[in-house]
Amino acid sequence: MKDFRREIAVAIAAQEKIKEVGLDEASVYEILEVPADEKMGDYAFPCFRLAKAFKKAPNAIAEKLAGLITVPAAEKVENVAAYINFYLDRGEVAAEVLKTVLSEGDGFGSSLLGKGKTAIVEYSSPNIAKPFHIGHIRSTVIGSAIGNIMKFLGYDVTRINHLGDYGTQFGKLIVAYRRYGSKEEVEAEPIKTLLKYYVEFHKLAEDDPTLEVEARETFSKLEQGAEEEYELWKWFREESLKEFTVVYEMLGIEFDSYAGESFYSDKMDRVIDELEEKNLLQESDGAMIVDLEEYDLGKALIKKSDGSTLYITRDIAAAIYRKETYDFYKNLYIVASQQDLHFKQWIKIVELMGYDWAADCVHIPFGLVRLENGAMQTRTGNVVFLEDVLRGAVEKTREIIIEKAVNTDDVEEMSKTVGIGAVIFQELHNNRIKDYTFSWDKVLNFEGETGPYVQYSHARAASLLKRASEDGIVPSMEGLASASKYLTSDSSFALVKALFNLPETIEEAGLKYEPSILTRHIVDIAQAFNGFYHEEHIFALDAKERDAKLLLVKCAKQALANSLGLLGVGAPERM
RNA sequence: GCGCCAUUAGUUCAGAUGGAUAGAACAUUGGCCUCCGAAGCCAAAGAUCAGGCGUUCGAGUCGCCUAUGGCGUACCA
Repeated sequence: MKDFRREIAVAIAAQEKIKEVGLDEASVYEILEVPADEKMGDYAFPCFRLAKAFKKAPNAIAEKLAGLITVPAAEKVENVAAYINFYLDRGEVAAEVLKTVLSEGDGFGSSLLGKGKTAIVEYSSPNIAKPFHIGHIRSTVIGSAIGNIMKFLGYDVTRINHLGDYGTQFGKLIVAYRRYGSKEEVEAEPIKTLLKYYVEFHKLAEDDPTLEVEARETFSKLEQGAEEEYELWKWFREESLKEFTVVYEMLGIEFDSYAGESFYSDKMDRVIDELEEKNLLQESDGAMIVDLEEYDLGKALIKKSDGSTLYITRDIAAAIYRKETYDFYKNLYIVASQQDLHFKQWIKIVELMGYDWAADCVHIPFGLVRLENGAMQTRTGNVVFLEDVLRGAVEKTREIIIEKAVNTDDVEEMSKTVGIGAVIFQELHNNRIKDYTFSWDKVLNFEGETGPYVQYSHARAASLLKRASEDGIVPSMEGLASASKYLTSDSSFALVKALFNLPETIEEAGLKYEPSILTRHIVDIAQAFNGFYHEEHIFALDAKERDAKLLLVKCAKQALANSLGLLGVGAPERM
């Protein structure tokens, strides 16, 4: 897409006065901003910082310069107070957008930014043997979206589900299973049953502290490769994974690797040896630690006094393994903000080990999900299961479809697309760092800035195009420049600009690892589209005007479909 | 105690590298389906940007202090 901002920067930088002050094109480009109010134009050049160099008031400078600058793509250059405002030629921008979107199609918004670079995205990473609750949706959906966006930006993306499939908890499960477990029960409802064992274990352990000791010993055996323990562990893992797969399929989430914590069990000694070699390891109360006090990061526990390892050791081993296996450019971890310290600690340790790629390991934190009656706690039953939320949203959608008598031959499919899309969209709508309180009312609200709203806009665009094709109308791409003169009204131009801004928005969302930036822009596009739709009569009498508008509709549909796809939300043709 | 994060309309949130009258959505109120989909559109009302001090020509945005809430603070993950 043509860079109009660049064109303006070039024109400004060409001014003798600007050169004299030492401003080059690049810095002018940076100074240029988008006015808060679109009535002020499309780009603005504030003159405040020129005041000193010119020894004149900013207003006077702006007034003087505005008269001198001409930009080919701008139909108006105007001075208001200390600003020079540039108004782009609407027809030209429209032509540019139509041309780009129509020719790039499904690739519209993509780039080659990450070409040749590998990005690892670790997300979801649930604990085996515990149910997926609404809190788990965050890492899963945010991570998946970041993966999609990075891929679209040209990165070679590897998605890893770092399963929590190791640790003392498995010692507990094995102990519990041996005491009162049954094979049939586990096979029938793996997660529910394993959770029950886990809860019961904790109840019993309150009266009998030796159970905890037994559990730790059992895990220690597992870690050392005891066959019986290993078989049980493997079975628990497989059964749990089967159930997770159900949720992943509902969400349309995929992974390239399920190498969880256990995968690194045989790579731990090497880490510990290396830490020792590099004189980073110290003994403390019978345990092995790395002292990070001088970096205000406390002490990192590497090995427990009983000799078993902790997840920090596994994370270090995993990072080294990934560097060697994938030679990543970025190694991203979509993990709750609660683990800030943990990440700071191990990344610091990797740095101290002398690996300069430590800086490429990035923790991407997100806030936690609370329930209206307090924190979520699986053990006490104060929990909302993800699967229930997804099914609830699908059910609600089904009711709406029936109520509205939507014309469809597959109510089930449509309910899934819209219902699950609503949940995902809502999850990606806010800044990831914010904590939020789960509310049924909110996820089941399909009006306003929601997934269904955007999907509805997409379906509406689809239906316009369907009608056109049924009427035998094939809008031609020829004469775009002249056709685009029909796309200069306020509402048309607002839509054109929203589409124009999509590629850079995707890039920003990718560079900041913040899908919500894209989500919000999708809403902007949908709002602009709906405004355009209501303001303009698409099937105009004039064939050229009609065709130009239909092409814009097609572009809007394409942009919505592409960007919804990045979020992992479906774009239905009808709803 | 110490550290990290958050605090913007009744509610949930946006606010790009500091810049021109702080934006949406939900909820509320009032309009719009004998023209293309009302899961839509238009409009009204609603904000001392937690409080204070400071830096700056200019602060919701940067710095310091205070308050409130959350998270973390070695043998869980």
